[in-house]
Amino acid sequence: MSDNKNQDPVTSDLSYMYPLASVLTYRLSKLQARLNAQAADLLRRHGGVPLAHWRVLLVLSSGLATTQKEIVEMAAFDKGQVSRIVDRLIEEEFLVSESDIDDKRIRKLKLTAAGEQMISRLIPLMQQRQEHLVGTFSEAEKKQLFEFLDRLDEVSGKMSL
Amino acid sequence: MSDNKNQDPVTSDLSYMYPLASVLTYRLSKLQARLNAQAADLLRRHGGVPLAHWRVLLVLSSGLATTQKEIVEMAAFDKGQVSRIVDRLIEEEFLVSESDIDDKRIRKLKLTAAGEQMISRLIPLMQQRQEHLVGTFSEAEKKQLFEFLDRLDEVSGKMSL
DNA sequence: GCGAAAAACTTGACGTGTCAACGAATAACG
DNA sequence: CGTTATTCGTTGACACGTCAAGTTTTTCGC
Repeated sequence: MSDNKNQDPVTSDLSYMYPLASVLTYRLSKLQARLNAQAADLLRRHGGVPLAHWRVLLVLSSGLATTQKEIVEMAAFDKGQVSRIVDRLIEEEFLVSESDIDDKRIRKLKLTAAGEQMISRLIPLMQQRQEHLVGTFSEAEKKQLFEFLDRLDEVSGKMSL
Repeated sequence: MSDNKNQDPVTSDLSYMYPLASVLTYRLSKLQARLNAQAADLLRRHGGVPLAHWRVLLVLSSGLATTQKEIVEMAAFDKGQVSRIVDRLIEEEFLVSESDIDDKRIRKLKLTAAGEQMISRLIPLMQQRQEHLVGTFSEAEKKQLFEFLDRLDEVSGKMSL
């Protein structure tokens, strides 16, 4: 079972029982963990908020969402998590909420000045980071990479074991 | 922050600066979440253990690790997490441990019959899953995909914002 | 040997993510 | 209307993941 040609140090160990493919999830896990750690670290070092909080703030700041439901839809976050994060952000005064006049279930969310300020301070850094990440990829490669991700998304959707 | 040329766009312009779906880290996050959910679901439905527990068992079953330290090295898991997971797996009698004779710090870990059985029952399923995942990728594409991941790994390593 | 450093593991604290049950308010419909 | 269904949000429970400080045991240097 261990007739494996392409040995790279990270994946070779498990791959004898895990044919190549399954190393994919392992690789993705690790990569993602690293990227998240980088982002979280960047945010922390620049006096920011935790990563998940940042993501919520970002969606709000884009103006594409003003309620929790919209955040959940835009970013595919969990509504429970969003609820708790919004609570925290309000405590920390990056956000204010007021209940909608027409629908008392809804919390209308708005960035405070502090919130806006933090966003506009950090956005350039995060963009730089993004650039740095995909900077080594040509346009064609980027396209291909995203196409791969799309395909994996799709396949992972319809799996019925 | 004070004098910016384009100062209001924070609320309106971001959607174009940050098309969420095209941000690589966002895509990876979502993909990874889906893949993990699939795997966890598969394990649960077939009477298995949680995903992280599975990964620990798998490394042990490969014979490439017999101690926590080795698990941590092999799979790049967190040692704290491994410690707790091993505790649970012992409680659930998938593992037994005995302290090393020469070094009392070390827990030598061994799969029980139940542990082995669960592994061998689930491995085929997990392999099927992996096959399904990369099934639509040609060899060349797989190679390319992994090369992309390598590059991202590397770039994410040396980011100094 | 003995004390300091390091190794193997433990534990606490926190953040992230998911799921399901629940409450309150609104919408739908007979 | 008033009952029922749906929607928005909250909460509890749990799994996952990371970091840092703490324990015990071994190893190293003198």
